This record gives sequence, C-alpha cells and structure tokens, in this order.
Amino acid sequence: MKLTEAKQQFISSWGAFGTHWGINRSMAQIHALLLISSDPITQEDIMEELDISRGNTNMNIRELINWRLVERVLLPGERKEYFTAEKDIWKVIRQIVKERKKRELEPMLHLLDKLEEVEGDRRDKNVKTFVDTVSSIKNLGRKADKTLDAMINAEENWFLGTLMKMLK
Amino acid sequence: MKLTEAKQQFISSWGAFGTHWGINRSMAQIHALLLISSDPITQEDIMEELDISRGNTNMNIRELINWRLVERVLLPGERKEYFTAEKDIWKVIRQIVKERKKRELEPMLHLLDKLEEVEGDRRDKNVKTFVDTVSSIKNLGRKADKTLDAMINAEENWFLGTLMKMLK
DNA sequence: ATTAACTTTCAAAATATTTTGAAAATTCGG
DNA sequence: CCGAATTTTCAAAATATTTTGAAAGTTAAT
Repeated sequence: MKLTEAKQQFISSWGAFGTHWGINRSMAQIHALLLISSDPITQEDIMEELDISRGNTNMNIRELINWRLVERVLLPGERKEYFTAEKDIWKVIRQIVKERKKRELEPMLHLLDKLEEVEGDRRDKNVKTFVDTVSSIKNLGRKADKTLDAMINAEENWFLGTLMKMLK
Repeated sequence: MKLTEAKQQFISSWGAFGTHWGINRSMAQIHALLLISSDPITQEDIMEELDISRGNTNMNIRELINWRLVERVLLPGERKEYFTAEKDIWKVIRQIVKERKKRELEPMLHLLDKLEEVEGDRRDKNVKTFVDTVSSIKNLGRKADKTLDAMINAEENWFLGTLMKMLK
C-alpha cells in the first residue's frame, strides 16, 4: 500500500472510530491528520487535505486545542498559524481520559451522591432497588475514578508494565 | 428528594451520559429504567414511563438484548413479554467492554497491522512519522486489549482490589 | 381455523448535529 | 493608521440520526 492511501485509510477510520465515542468526524480526522504529519501544517493544508470548509476546520482545531491535543505553532517570519499534535500516544490517551473524567465521570459521581440520599423506606422494594443500583454504580465509579487518577499521573512503562505483570 | 424525582433524574442523566459515548438516548434511558426496576416490566410500561413510541422502544430493547444487557422474561400465565436488566454493575461493565472491544478495538488493531506495512523508505520523514504513529497506537492498543481481556475474565474484587493495591 | 393480543418492521417525519461560507473581526507589516 | 492577510463567528443549509406510528407479521388460546 502506498503512503497516500495508507494515510487516507488511517484518517478515515480514525474518523469513524471517533464517531463511536461521541467525537465528531471532522475533529477526529483533523486530529488523525495532525498525528501523522511530520511538521506543523496550516488550516489551509487541513481544509485541502480533508476537503472541509474553513469554518468547520477552524472550529474543530480550536476544540482540539481546548482538549490540549493540538497546539498552535508560530513559525518565524510566517504570518499564518501552524498546528501540530502531541505525538506521544500515551500522553494523548492520558489527556483524553483526564478531560472526559472531569467532564463526565465526576459530575456523574456527584449526582449519584445526591440520588443515593433519596427519601423513603428502604424496606420498600422499589426504594431498595433504586438505592442499591445507585450505590453500586457509585462505588464502581469511585474506584474507576481513582484508577484513572493513577493512570493520569503515571508513566506508560510503569503503569502498563505493572498492569501487565499483575495480569500474567 | 422523592423516589419518583430521583428516578427521573437518574434516567435522564444516564441518557445524557450515554449520548457522550455513542449510545442513543432512548437505549440508555431504557437501560436505566430497567436497572432501577425491582421487577421485570413490559414494553408498555417502558413506553409509558419514558414517553417514547412503540417502535422506538421495541428496537432499543432488542438492541439491549443484543448487547446482553437485558433479558426477556416470560412470566407464567402471562402472554406479554417482560424485560429485566442485569443488576450487577461489574458484569454490566464487563459486557459493554467485551462488546466494544470486539466491535471497535479489534478491527482497529487489524487495520493498524496493515497500515504499518506501508511501502516506502523509512528515511523519508513522512513515511517515518506515519509508521511511528501507527506503531505506537498499535502497541498501546495491544496492551489495552490484553488488559481488557483480563478484566473481562476477572472478578471485581480481584481485579479492582489488586489494581487499588498496586496504585497505593 | 379464527381472532385478539402482542411484537416487529420500516418509510416517513421529526429532531439533532455537523458543515458551510460569507461577513465581521482581528492581526500585523509597512 | 491603512489595508491586506488571516482568523473567527454564526445563521442557514446540509446531513445524519432518532423517533414515530400504522401496517404487517406472529403467536397462542379457544
């Protein structure tokens, strides 16, 4: 397979992959393109390569910057902005985990705390099932939260190495 | 907070949560409702409680059954089908992980295997960046795959217990 | 075999999300 | 400050996804 075709396949399936995880296609594709670009590229380059509009490109680049997966780069003597993506995949994953944890897991845990305190007699089967379900989700969520914290602060080799040994 | 309100909040935020992870709202809400229902309920019950149509309810119940998160239950002497959800959250998570791994991670790893074999001189910066990126994603993906395999086969206490100890 | 209860299907409608592109805003060299 | 280059905004359009509901299909009791 030629590089051009391989790149296209990578971008296209990274895009499809993203859509299964609540990330829009353009954003995932822009990220994919930046991941496999050896040097910083401009918004124009992205628009052309992916055949998407200026507005779309701009909006999703900014979103990727919000997620701290992409950085603006100013090249000396150039007026245009260039963009580059973090290439260390472990860092990329940690960053995504960190953001999603903050945006989704933590608010969910707070909500579950509140819901657990529902009024009513726990001998009532309906109350009991509700509280039991909420509690068990919360407990698992708490453990996941701690594990993810450890992961966010860990080096890949330490974290995955220890994990792999433990699982042997 | 009253049980009724608490249930509604749970269902609604479980639905919103799902949409961030590529799961449609009705499916997530039906799952939430079943999780907090002490006894099996019918399609009619679900339609009424969530105020969604017959077709939508039916389609999403079947999808939940495909994911093995929900089971049909036949009550003796009853014509109607009843539905119930697995309540053990660790089992639920394992099942979701198992399915998504099969549907998404494994195909991605196969694709990356192919893409890694791209033609071209690795001294070419573009080829090098591409192959390096693809390889590092693949390697991390492989480790994740193994970890998830272990998780799928593990008991909650063993898996999370060991993990928590390791992370101390 | 009939029929009423129940389940499934799926084309069309509704809704939600993404994308476009032209206009406005900003930036920077001269 | 001017004006060209560049970036950002956002309402409207396009697209994608979800939902509806009526009709078709299935089931099981009699």
